Amino acid sequence: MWLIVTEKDNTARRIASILFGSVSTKKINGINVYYSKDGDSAVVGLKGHIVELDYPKEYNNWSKVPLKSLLRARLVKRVKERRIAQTLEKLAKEADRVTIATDYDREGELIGFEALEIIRRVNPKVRVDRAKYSAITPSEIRNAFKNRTEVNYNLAKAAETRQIVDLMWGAVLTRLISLSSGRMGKDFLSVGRVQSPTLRFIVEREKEIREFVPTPYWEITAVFKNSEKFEAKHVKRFLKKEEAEKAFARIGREATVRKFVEKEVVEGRPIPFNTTEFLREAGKFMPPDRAMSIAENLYMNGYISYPRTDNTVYPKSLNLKAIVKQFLNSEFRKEAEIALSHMKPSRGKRETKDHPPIHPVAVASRNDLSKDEWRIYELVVRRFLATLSPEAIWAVRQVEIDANGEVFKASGRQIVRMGWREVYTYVKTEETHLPKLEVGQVLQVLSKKLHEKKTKPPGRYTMSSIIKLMEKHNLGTKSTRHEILKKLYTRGYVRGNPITPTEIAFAVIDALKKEAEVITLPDMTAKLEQDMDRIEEGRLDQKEVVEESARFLENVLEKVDAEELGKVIREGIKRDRVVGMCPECGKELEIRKAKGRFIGCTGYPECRFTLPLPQKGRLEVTAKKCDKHGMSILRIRPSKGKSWTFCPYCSYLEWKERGRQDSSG
DNA sequence: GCAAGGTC
Repeated sequence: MWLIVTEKDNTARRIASILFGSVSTKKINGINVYYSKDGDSAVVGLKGHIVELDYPKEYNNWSKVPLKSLLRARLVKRVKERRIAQTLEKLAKEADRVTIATDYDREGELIGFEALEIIRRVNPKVRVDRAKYSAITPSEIRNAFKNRTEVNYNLAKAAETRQIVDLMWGAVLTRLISLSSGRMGKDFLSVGRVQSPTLRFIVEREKEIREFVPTPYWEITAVFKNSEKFEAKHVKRFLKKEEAEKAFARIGREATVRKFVEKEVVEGRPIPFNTTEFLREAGKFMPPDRAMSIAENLYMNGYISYPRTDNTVYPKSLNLKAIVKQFLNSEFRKEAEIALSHMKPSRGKRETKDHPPIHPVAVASRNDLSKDEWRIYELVVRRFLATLSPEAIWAVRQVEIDANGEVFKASGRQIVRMGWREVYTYVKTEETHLPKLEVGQVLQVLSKKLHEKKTKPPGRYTMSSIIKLMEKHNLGTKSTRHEILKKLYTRGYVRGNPITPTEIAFAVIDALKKEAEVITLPDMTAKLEQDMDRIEEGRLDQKEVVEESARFLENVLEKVDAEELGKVIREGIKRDRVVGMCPECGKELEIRKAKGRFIGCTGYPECRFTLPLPQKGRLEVTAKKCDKHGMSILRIRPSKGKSWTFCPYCSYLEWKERGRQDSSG
């Protein structure tokens, strides 16, 4: 029998139908196996990695195992998907040849190799080869199976090296900071090649915000009139008040139009969705991990294409027109017609061959889906149709005005043709009006204003912008970025959106920068990529790479002052509980626990000031401060329902006030 | 109970 192994069930089914024509499906151990009619060939799908690299059980006890022993420990591959492994073994016994047909990339090669190790245990002599395809289309698949090659063991080795390096660094440093700070059990503090640089970006942005000193500047605006009134802005940003005032004084009753331009500007369509772009747009109404799991669901139920892709160019093989036409019989009829009127796809910069950009594959109606599913589905449909629709056209007017030597500028834009904007309703079409003017025309100056402004600190990252930044620095993959971000939340490193780091995050990043800075930098990923390329080329050995990591970490462990490290982090943890200053003694107030939780003074027992807290729901200290007393605004996240925020001091005062009114009335 | 990477 000929056994074909793919990366997942879905591709197994599709490949079987392309290769065999008619397929008979059997369940073995609850796993789908797709047989040819004669029963001589079978395709089975894995579930990505079905084995997991880990330390042997003896290393499980964090407090008893010396960290140094993690450096050169023998690692084990533990089967994660028991049933798939058993099915594979059963099929392997009957097989005389095996074709590995997992995804054609580094991880795919390792996933295939893992399956092969299981197969060879029960059938060591089986003939093995590899089919490489970059799209599941009949021609591509037939071609790949006609021109089969060898399994690329070096490539699998490279991926395995990544696993070892990630595990070793992650385990050693995670345990180091957790142990030294006493954060054990479910409260442990983690470190990793991808999560730590991501966290560092967030922490560093927060530092910029905290250290930001606003500088004042002045702007001048004026209202001009010919037949209509309009506002224009002085071209200069004044850094000195006197200069602004001088310029302001010079502006008289009249001004002259110096330049006037009227033109049409074409605004291109948005590019096809890859995972990052999709998550960014969904981010306007949903967190990325939720958007991803819904997309996953829509994909599994056949509504949209595979949601994990880097590709922003539709492949030729995709019949765009056929897909659009389906939507003529849906509530997107109007949008489909707009797309059909043009049918020229936009394209992004990145083109890969593995999966097409995310697009709808079937028409759904509102009733088929939950509310959130529909929102994601609608986003994918509208985006898809927009990428094929006509460009938008704006009529733009620009004017430059001379007011006694002071130069003002204004612009206006009016939409001429909506084009894709009518389809993709997630961007607002905002028009600004500017009257038609002529060069040399004299305008009345109706009014003028001097504005005092202040420079603002940079904004915090949002879930979408940090995922974009991770992509830019090559941190994580399209499949893992949203999960790693979620990890930062569950570890208590960050809160809210825009993302605010906690004090623990500051402490952990500071500690890591001191002890093992490489793990907080994207360079580590870049270096690992280089090493993996050389392993694939056969120019570098896995052992060398692993040993290099081991030696580095060994050095870290030798020179680290665990007590000092623990102190720094514990102080950070403590700072996270501080909510403000005690109105009675001026010492710090912090969240404390006795019978229940409450806010108490660090001057206790001398100062007995306390504030009550709600006892239910998760409690967070936000980055916002109350205007009245400077106390931190707190957030309660109930297990059900919406979260709410409050100032603990204001609420207490209000509550007391109400009590007084009730008793007096 | 550690990471990151596949997939669900």
